[in-house]
Amino acid sequence: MSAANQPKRTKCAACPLKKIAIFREPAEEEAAFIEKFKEGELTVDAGATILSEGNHGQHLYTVLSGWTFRYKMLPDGRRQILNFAMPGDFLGLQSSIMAEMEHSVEALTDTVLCVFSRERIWELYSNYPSLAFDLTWLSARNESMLDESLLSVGRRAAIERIAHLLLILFHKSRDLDMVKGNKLTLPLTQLHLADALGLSLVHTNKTLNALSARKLFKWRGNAFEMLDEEGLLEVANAEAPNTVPRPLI
Amino acid sequence: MSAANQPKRTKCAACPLKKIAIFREPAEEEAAFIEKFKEGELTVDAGATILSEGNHGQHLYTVLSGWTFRYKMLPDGRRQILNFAMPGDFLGLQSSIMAEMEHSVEALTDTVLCVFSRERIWELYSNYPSLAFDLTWLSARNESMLDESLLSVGRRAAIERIAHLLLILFHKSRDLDMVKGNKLTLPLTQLHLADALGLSLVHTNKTLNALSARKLFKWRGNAFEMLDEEGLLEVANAEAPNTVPRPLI
DNA sequence: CGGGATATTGAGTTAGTTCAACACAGGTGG
DNA sequence: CCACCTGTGTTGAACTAACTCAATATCCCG
Repeated sequence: MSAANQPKRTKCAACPLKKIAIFREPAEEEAAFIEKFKEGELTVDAGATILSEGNHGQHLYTVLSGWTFRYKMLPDGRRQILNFAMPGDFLGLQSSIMAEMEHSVEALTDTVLCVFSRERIWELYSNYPSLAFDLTWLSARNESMLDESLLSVGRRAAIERIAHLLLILFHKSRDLDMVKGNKLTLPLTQLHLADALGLSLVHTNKTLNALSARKLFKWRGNAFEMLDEEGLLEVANAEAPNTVPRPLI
Repeated sequence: MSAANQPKRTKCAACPLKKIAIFREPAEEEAAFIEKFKEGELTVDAGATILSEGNHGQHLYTVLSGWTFRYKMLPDGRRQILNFAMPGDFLGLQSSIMAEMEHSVEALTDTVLCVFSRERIWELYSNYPSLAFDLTWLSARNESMLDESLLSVGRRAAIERIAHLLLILFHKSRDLDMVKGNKLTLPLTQLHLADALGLSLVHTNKTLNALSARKLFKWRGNAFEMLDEEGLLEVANAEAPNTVPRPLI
């Protein structure tokens, strides 16, 4: 990791994530606790490893800005990306709650993380039940996203998987207010897509180009533009474009 | 669902799960709350649907005895089994915490569930932080199992996936004290395996037989016997049987 | 004994893989 | 400013793991 600990900067009261609709406004007392709970900020460069498998993480993180991803590897090097974490997502909850990390986390872009004290998590549970509830809620939501990925990787064809993942990333970005006029910065490589979807790089490339050819989106470098969200959704759900309602029996 | 609500039977103080090493003994006060929190028991027949996607579950369940599985389906009928839930596992936490269920749950065997009040979950968070913590812990543990499945389905070959899943089921059963002398009742069909692993039924059958032929386990009907746990682990991790350490460069 | 669910087997097909070039862009050092 | 290098994207060809289809066998239950 090429980054160093730095003095705390952003006051929680001025957290930029507050502006976003999907986050609830904490009560005053809660906010004060969060402020105390927060130990500082960590800035990491794109490509850096934030957490790694087997480590006993000493900290709990929250993404303040930037993109990261969680992944697991097999001994021979095959990699599976578990999900992409964006601002507001937790990292390392597992190592705080359980014994040790069972996956690694890497930064996709330069990223700023809020660092929280692992020991104090108990204090949170004892004194701030609403925050504790939020933690469980986040955890349940994560689970739900994993369910969705598992369905995709297990049962969707390559073209459906890609369409589906692009939609998820698009929606997530939109919720975070990162989409301007259907355009968005997607700091992913085709290899990342492939590893998230359980596909080979080559086939991901070909399938991606097949989708592009249908004018569902444009994606050059980091610049992604959604052209036909409806159409992409149809591909994701394997619906034929103009399906005649099938006979009832 | 072919079952009906029934008067509460098992006292939490006499919960059969207590005997098992992996469960912690709750404090007296906690136990009393759990007892109040529990609304009753629900008995369902094998094959019955316990929860279904889209429902606003009114309850939260815990498996007291029996096997169940969570799954999702695509519009055209493809099914992905997300995981198998066994005694001690929670069901429907998602619908209590979030708005509605995003997956379904079906009983694999006749199953007894403890039914908990969804409304009281807030009371739990407010007054029993240690129990709230346990809930988050369980949720994090689930997530970790899903990570593992995603890795398997996304990156392991069919034979590795099967070996890996059988090992997981074996270990989980052993932890629950359901294995006697390497033998265990596995109430699964090959179709369940296939749907859990993202494979076709036919290929699952062939691969399973290939594994059997290596004398790693015996599996006829519901009766599973582990013959060579080490060997199965090697297959799961794609290690060649007698690998010569590879040259350092 | 009959019927439904499950398991097995063979044969042909295909979606996705691997291998191997090659193209292109940005970034660095001389 | 050029030459080079590395990471990323693209393409074609050959291959194969896994799929589908279809038939048959086996088991269990009433």
